[in-house]
Amino acid sequence: MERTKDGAPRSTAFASAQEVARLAGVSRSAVSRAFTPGASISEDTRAKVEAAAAKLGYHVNHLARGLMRQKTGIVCLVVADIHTPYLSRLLDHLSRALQEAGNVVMVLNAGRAAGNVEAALRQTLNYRADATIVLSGTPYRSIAQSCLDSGQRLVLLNRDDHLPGTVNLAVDNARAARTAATLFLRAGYRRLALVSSAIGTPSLLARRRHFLEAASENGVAVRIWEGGATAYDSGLQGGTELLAADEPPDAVFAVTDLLACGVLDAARRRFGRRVPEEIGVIGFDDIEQAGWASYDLTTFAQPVGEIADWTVRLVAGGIEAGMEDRVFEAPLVWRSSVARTV
Amino acid sequence: MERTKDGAPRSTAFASAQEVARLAGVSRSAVSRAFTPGASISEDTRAKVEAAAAKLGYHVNHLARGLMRQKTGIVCLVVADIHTPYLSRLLDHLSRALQEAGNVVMVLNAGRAAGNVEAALRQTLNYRADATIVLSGTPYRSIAQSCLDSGQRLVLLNRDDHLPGTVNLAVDNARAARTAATLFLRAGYRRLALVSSAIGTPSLLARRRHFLEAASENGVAVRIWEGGATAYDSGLQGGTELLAADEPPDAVFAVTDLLACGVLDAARRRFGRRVPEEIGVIGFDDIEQAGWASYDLTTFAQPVGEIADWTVRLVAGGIEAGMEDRVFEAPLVWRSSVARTV
DNA sequence: CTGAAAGCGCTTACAG
DNA sequence: CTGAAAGCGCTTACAG
Repeated sequence: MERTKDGAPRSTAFASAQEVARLAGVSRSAVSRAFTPGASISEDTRAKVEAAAAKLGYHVNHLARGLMRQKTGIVCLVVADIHTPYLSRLLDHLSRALQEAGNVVMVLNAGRAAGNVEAALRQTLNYRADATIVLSGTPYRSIAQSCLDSGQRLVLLNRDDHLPGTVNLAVDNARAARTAATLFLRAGYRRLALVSSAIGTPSLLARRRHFLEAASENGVAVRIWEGGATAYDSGLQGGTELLAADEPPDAVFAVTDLLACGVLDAARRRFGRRVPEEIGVIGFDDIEQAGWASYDLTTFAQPVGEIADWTVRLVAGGIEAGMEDRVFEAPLVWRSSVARTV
Repeated sequence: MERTKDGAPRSTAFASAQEVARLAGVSRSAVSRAFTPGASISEDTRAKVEAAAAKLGYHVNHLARGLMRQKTGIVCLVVADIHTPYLSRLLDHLSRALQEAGNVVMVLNAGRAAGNVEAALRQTLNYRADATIVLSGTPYRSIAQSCLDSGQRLVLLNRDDHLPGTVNLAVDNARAARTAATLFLRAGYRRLALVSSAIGTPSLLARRRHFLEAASENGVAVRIWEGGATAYDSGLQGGTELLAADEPPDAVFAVTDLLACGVLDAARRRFGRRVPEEIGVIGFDDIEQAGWASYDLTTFAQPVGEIADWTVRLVAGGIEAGMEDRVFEAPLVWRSSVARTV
């Protein structure tokens, strides 16, 4: 920070409100008002301020503004596995919606390590975020509690521990999983299987549980394969092992589209199974690849648009205002990986 | 902001350095020093401060800190199409690397509209970001110039206008495109085609130009299909139209993996072509799907890890310090969509 | 509508 | 090593 000999303002690249005021021939307060929607200021002085600001290339310093106002405008998104189709799409919608509502989004990539979450939490606090949204499925109890303690607004996506003061947004996993089972049974499949990862995310667990329940209610047993990450490779391996077994399944519900694509490739490419005639597959998420010709997977769509819109409303309106937890429908997307009911 | 009747400090959820100082029995300055690496402070007072801070749940306010220091710690990532496999992976690496280096990342989703870029620019300036990194391929001249004018550090990814004061990071598109042509020719393919989108990104244009040049140097003409977004659907359509034509190609270089997957599906599913015997396909990016069994696409890998590491170095070290533009190799990833040279 | 003034929460020379 | 003081760039009652 350099300073001229005579004590004149240092030569930053940024103009300050002070300088704008000087040039416009108004007070420092007037400049503030010109950039505060709804502030009482005459058209005349506003025009003068705007002219001076434009000339000087002035940009309100939101750091300083955040110091005085209630809001910093910052919303933190805590997320792992950003590169995943579902999460990156959600991130896309969320960040766009949040921006349109006048917020700025800070992404805290929590990775997989537990320690990173603590770091993310600290940043959230250090930058005085107005709200933080946890997208990941792993239960970040510590981060949740600390944010609440600091009076931050907290939205939890796809989690099942309902911390008081928190808003929980989820998808109707139960309904979808039951639908999957019903679809298989109605179409005549009988040797059901479920493929999941070793990751015990609340969503994944819910899908698993309800699929099993629905099958059991119909007197049908379900083979279960679980392992690895929630990724294509796991699905490929799971599908392969399932089909190599003695009584291979003729229908598998993969708890995620990524897994489903792997299962599909195992079935078709490694075992030459015809889909959906010899084996039916259903996934979850409706990622882009589910619609690709090589897969054409029947699945359930994540309502990312609705989730994003609702989140924005929560962040803007506050959770006290009668807002509550919400469960979104995940509509079935019919494609060709399951035989249709006759 | 509420204030008690007697003028005592307002009841925020956050403790201030002032309060920590009081509880620890030291000066306000001492608290600052305790949280400034390298500051001169005795072990004794540091311990006292830390104890008090822990008791009060104190977190340094980085907004206020940013006001005084040179750095805010904020790095902006301007990006469109976050949901895309390549970009989301780059975002993942970049955000993780930046965080590990002590920065916090602000994502500015620029979408496709031109106006959004202006908004992103303004945010970058409003929050006094230390640096901004432009990931998108669309030429955001305006944003680039304004950031430079405000003394911000600017890193441009995959662009070709070398604004002074800016660092440009790119991938060796020329080499890759030439390699693609060579691979096809050596393997005996003769009716070459190129599939690209209607988006005139510098990278895409470079790949196109050099592929055409290399083919032409070998006396081979190239059919060109261009249209739509840089996405699977365009590849599917392009592949379909190309193969429906009078003299269908027997080898196509798709300027992107997403396009290549579409081409592959058109060839195999719609025309029953055997890959690589009847048609060879090469893509670019090495997105995850390129490795899936249904595609098994030969392609060029984006060095996302290297790009991320280098970007961090630029942001940390400053660009004056002998840092310069850099072109990364995109190594060939051999898979089965092209016949191997005999 | 407008300006002077206090204050947000921090850092950093400046003198001990 | 340590404290008092000035200052970062803004906003917001408070009086006109």
